[in-house]
Amino acid sequence: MEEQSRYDAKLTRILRAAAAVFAEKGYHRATIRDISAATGVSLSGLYYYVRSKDELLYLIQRQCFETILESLDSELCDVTDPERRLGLLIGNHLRFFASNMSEMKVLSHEADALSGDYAKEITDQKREYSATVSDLLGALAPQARSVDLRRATFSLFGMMNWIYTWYRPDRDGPVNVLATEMTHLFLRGFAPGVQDGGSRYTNLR
Amino acid sequence: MEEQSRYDAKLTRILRAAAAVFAEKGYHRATIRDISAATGVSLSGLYYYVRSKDELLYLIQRQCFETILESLDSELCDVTDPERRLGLLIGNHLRFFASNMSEMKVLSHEADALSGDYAKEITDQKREYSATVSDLLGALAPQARSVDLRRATFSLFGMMNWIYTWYRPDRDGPVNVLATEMTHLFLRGFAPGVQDGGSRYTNLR
DNA sequence: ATCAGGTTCGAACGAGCGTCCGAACGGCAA
DNA sequence: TTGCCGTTCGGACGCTCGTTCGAACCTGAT
Repeated sequence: MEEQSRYDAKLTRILRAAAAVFAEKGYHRATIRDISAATGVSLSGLYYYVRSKDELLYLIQRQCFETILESLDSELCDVTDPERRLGLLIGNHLRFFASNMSEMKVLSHEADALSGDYAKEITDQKREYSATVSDLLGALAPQARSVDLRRATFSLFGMMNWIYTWYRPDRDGPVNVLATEMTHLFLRGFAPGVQDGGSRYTNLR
Repeated sequence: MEEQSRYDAKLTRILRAAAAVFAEKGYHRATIRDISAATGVSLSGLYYYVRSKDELLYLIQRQCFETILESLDSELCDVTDPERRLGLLIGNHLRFFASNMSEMKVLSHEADALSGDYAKEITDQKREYSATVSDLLGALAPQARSVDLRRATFSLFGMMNWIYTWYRPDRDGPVNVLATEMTHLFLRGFAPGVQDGGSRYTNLR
């Protein structure tokens, strides 16, 4: 069990509410007063938990990345087949995205909002994640040049991250279906006539 | 030839500089004073050409959409094969994107920044563009359900629009190569072992 | 030279922002 | 009860923002 002090619990609550506010209004248009209203904590009371508005954004993005990378490791560690690994990665990314829409929208959309040491740290995590995907695609296509891998890697990230602009589970179907379809799209293409003769990958954990 | 008055020319110049500023700092963090500095026009002088900061963003996005939709029509009008049509659409989108990075980054990234009538008009153009893509994919896969088409449509937009976060021609190759690779990725998938037996589509105009 | 009208600008206004400070609160050990 | 310390908050400060206003400028026609 995670032991969490009263302090940690309230900080977590603040971060969640702040993510929702940032997601709705955008980081720069959102105000500390908005977050104060959303949490019920007074304006100056927030500064007991957080040094600045920047740190608030940093903590949201940091925890987001930590969780998703940790979850990814635990999914991939005992799978070797490259297609299965890609399927699991896409599933992991999209499931986490859909379960934490606000946080992931903030992570995707406010990437440039941070600066200084905060930005450096988040950028490093992003580079690590990108390298993981690139390596995975490299295992899938050993003859591909690195520039091809780069283009494919970010095409995949584009497909996945863009969902914050359009995806709503009630209208667009459950996440696992989305993950399956996106994996199929990325691996086999938008091939309508071709029925799948048994897929070698799964997005489910 | 386009006849352009002194007034129109200066407005165009302002819009271009404003797009660059918005692209670099983000709409809400950018200030009218930044745009004043970038154009050399005084702070209050800008208001002779533009009613408000909102209108500035609106004019940038509007002209962007108009150009891209007009250019698309002229490319697709005499082509019927669905795969060729998709190739041309992707090529048109990416070429325009790369040639007008600032404007297209603003269009992609600041979609929620507008409100009221401005937002409504831009949203309508966006819906029209999405419907075009969705119809095109429907022609490519007549048996697909509308929810599948929607997922595929926005997956494609995600791939294309995300490039503002990573693509640089000097490092990642010319746009036409990017367009070819993305079209192939979308239609056939990341199929490394399979050599292409003569593609039926082209991204070139 | 004079005038009119399109264009430009310096200076200011009111509002809203992130942040800080000092006092007050509350529960627990002595 | 007293005193301490982690926690909370009202109120304010200094700054920057978008926008406005009236005067000055420039140019071409009379």
